[in-house]
Amino acid sequence: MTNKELQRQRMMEYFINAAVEIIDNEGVAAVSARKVAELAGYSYATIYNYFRDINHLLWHCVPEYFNRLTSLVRADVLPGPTGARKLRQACRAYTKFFAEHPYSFQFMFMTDLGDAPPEVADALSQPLFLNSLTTVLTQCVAEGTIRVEDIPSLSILIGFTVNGALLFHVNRRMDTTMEQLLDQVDLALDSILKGVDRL
Amino acid sequence: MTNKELQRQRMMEYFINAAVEIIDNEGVAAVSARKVAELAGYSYATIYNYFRDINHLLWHCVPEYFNRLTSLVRADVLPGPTGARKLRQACRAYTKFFAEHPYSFQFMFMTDLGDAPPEVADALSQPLFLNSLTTVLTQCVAEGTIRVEDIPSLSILIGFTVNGALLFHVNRRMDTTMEQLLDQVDLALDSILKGVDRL
DNA sequence: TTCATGACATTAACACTGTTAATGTATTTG
DNA sequence: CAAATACATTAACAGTGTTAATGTCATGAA
Repeated sequence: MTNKELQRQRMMEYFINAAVEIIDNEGVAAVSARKVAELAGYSYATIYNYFRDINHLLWHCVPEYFNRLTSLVRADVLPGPTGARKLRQACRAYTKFFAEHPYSFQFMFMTDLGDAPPEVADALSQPLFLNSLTTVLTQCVAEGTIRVEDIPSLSILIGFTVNGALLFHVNRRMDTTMEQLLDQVDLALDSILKGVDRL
Repeated sequence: MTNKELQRQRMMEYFINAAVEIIDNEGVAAVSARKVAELAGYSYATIYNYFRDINHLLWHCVPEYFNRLTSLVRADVLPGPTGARKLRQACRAYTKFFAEHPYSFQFMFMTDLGDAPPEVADALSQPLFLNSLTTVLTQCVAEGTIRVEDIPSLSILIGFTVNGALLFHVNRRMDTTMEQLLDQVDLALDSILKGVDRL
């Protein structure tokens, strides 16, 4: 019955949206079955009719944050300048976004959610953090600022670097303001781009 | 009374060692006041005579892992080869260590422990992950493979990169075996060293 | 030496957590 | 209309961090 499926989908979304709201405002540590259920307007046990457990629900929240990320890059970066400047701006936008929304970073990358359930793993193209980067990098290739064969290693290197920086910043293992963080990412990007032909 | 202080120090270590044992074997998520206290041979409430809360106790576990790290680098890297090879080996050892002890990485870098209490923050020289790196990098300077003015940016870049890679690997946000992870770190290091004078 | 004060270990309790079993209530099917 | 199924809810269990109250012991002073 396709009607059943639609209703089921809707119910799941009520819980997912509630969980996302809590993650946004209080962080993933504040997500509890009771709180999610109350926000969604149902009893806590109802969640278990739609999700195996809380981690299963949380995994279903990931695509929402993934979508926010891609739309951010699309809006802020693609209409911007060209070449290395665009790459720098993309990294800056990415870094700034997560520095301003540490709960989002904490949830997406610092939370142990166990293995991804197949229906989520399928929806999320595997490398997860690389997609936005390769989008910008292929643009750079089209403009001749980098070579196409450098895309894989560059995207990995930049992805690791930016998210590594955010890890230490968000986690307060490094005592930096947001400005200092952005500067450090810029500096790291300088070192990286020095190795590529000519910026 | 210095005797009191000694006894107090000892009590704290009993709890710290118990917590470390749990972190090693089951991960930081499995640490609970009851379990720590039982392992230490005391009641759970006794912990609160020595630590503000569980995070306070956990912060006091960090130096132990920090020491393991420095002794690892000292043992594996310093007596090794020279120059860029040594740098590569240091990163490899660091990466391999955490890939083999994901609970340690999870605890040190992926766990939100709030702000560090002053007595721990003082003991841990600030940047935390940079120390081992700068040790190796200054050696590289002595051997003429890199310039001294490149140390700050290089150590930051390499630190971000390696820990970023580990973040995605440990967190299963990237589907890699340990060999693939080590290869990716090697690849990233290649790109980085391409930008520095001549390896 | 005796007594009182303090330090500190423990038990009991509170409000929370994830999860499951049992119960109740609709809605759909025969 | 009756039976069966789906599903939302309540109750309960074992666990959590944390605090207050209680008990116990050792150290100081008179």
